[in-house]
Formats: sequence, structure tokens, C-alpha cells
Amino acid sequence: MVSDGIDRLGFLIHDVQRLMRKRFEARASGLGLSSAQWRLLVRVAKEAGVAQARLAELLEIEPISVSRLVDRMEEGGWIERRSDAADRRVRMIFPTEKANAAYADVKSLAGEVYEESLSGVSPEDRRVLIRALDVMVQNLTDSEASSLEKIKSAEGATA
Amino acid sequence: MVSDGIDRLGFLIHDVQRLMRKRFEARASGLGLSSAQWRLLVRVAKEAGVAQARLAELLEIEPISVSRLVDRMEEGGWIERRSDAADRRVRMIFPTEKANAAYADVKSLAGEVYEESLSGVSPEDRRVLIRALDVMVQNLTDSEASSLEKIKSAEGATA
DNA sequence: TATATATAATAAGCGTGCTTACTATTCAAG
DNA sequence: CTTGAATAGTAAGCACGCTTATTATATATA
Repeated sequence: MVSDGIDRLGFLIHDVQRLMRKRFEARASGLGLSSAQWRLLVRVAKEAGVAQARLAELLEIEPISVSRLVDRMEEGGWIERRSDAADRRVRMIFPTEKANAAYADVKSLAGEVYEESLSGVSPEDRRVLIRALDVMVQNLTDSEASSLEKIKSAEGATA
Repeated sequence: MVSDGIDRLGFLIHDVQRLMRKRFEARASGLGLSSAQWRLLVRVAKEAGVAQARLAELLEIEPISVSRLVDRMEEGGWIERRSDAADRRVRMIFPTEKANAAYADVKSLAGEVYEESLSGVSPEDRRVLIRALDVMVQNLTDSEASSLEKIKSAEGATA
């Protein structure tokens, strides 16, 4: 009965995340990028000039975490803070040339790590895996926001 | 666009891990246990008197991380350090009564979080998910160990 | 206008992981 | 016994997440 291993779910997710991050960082260390920095870089590369508050939303981390991450990345020459003339509270984040140059490398490194980790997993199982993880993120995000019981009756809300 | 989403694998794993940890910690905060502490507690509950170095192996974290984790848990009254008369370098770790009492609660909390996160995922897909994660841990551990060629004493299966 | 609220970013400080370097102890040669 | 290597644990300091509180600016309202 324990053969389904659901009771190990937390350990498994934790281990996979840690091992993937570790391996990625080992590969990307030559570039001087951590995985947190690379995640932020991807967003900035796709949306130059994005505000820090928006980055916090996209990355689903707290604004203060973005602030200190951006500190280190600015120091490392990966991104640039510029003031928004229209709203002086805002710092717009731009990738540097160095960042744009590293973007492709970093994406390919990630692809390698994904492929290695999925070695021996069939295409069908990969699809199931991704779908299950998507559902989990949804489940865990949903009731976090509402903090009350589910029952949204499907398409009810804004989405 | 037949995007299977493999390119999002790292983001997904990262998000699921973070959200599960967050939710678990929200539930277990009443007990005063973080998820790292609960992981250690499970090991100590199953193997009272275990040495810190062995815990580092089991949890796959560095000895220094165990050291500071144990510091805080000892302070919180969860575990007890005792010297090993046979080898005075060793500190044996024992669970306190408080820890043993909390063990069942904590396991049930984890089960709740697992169940919530898997809501809407079929039993078959759950099996595929667990199997895929197992393979990923194996893949990511293997070549790491091959380059370091270590870790092979009394491996898993003990659970 | 004046006041109140909301938002963007940051500061301070903690938990948990890491690397590097250290002490204390054990064990293996010599 | 003495020297030296290996092992167990810890200290210091960093990265990255968090909570809570503060500052500066923008916006809504009396």
C-alpha cells in the first residue's frame, strides 16, 4: 500500500529541486550566475525595463528579496537600475550587454540539466510529470491567495 | 505549438518545492518547527542516538548545516546532544519527549499538504509522478557520485 | 489645500543552505 | 612515544528566501 510513495512526495520534491539547482550552479558557475540570478535574468531579458515590484510578482518572491538580488546582480554587471521619470518611486531594470550575451548559454545549460535529470523517463511520462507539477503549483497557489475553502465552481473568477 | 513544457521543468520544481515548504511551515508554525527541522526530526525519531555526521549523510546536507540546525533544535527543546563515551569526537542526537509527541502531528500535517497539492491528480498520474521524481533523484545523484565516487554505504530503502 | 491611504523600494535581522578554515580527537605508521 | 592523516564538530561569512518596519512618492478624498 505504501508502494505509491506519496508519503515521500515532500522529500522527493525537495531533493530534486536541490540536486537540479546544485548541478545547474556547478555548470553556470563559470558565468558567475546563481540559479536565482538566472531566473531573474530570464524575466528581465524578456521584458527590459520591468519594475522590481513586477519582478517580485513574476518570480513569486517578496519585493525585498528582489531588491537584494538586484543589488548583487547590479554589482556583478548583469543588470542596470534606471529611474522612471513618470513615477520616481520606480526603478526600471535593464539587462546589460553581458547579460544578453550570457542568456543563450544559460538557457542551453538549463536544457542540458533537464535532459540529464529526465534520462530514462518516457515522453508520455514527461508529459504527465509536467502536467502534475502544473496542477500542484495551481493547487498550492490558489488557496494560499484565498486562504478559505476552494469551491470556485470552475471558471467563476476573473480568469 | 506542441510545447511539452520541459523547458519549464526547473521553474516548476522550484515553485512546487517553495510553495509546499511555505504551506507546511504555515501549518507547523504552531508547533514551532520549520520544514528543515522536521526533516531532521524524522531521522532522529527513527534512529535515536545517531551521530551528526550520519545525519548529514542521510539528509544530504553538509555537516556544518546539521550543526547549526541542531543548535536551534536543541535550543527549542526538540533534541538532545549526548557525548559518545567510545569516541569523544561524536555527539549523539536524541529526540526529546516533546519531539516524540509532535512526530505524529507533523506527519499528519505533511500528509494534508501532499493531498492538497495533488488535488485533481489521478492515482495513475500520481504513480507516474512519484516514479519520475525517483528517477530524477537517481539521475542527478548518480553522476554526481560518479565524479566524487562516494556515498554508497547503507543507502536508501531504509526510509 | 490638507490629510489619509496605497505603492515602490529598502533596511534590519533571522533561518537554512553553502565554502573555507579551525580545534579536538582518533587511528595508523614510524 | 611521536608524528601525521583522517574524522567529528564548529566558527565565520556569504547567498537567498522570509517578516516586519521605514522612507519616498503617488493618489484619493474630505
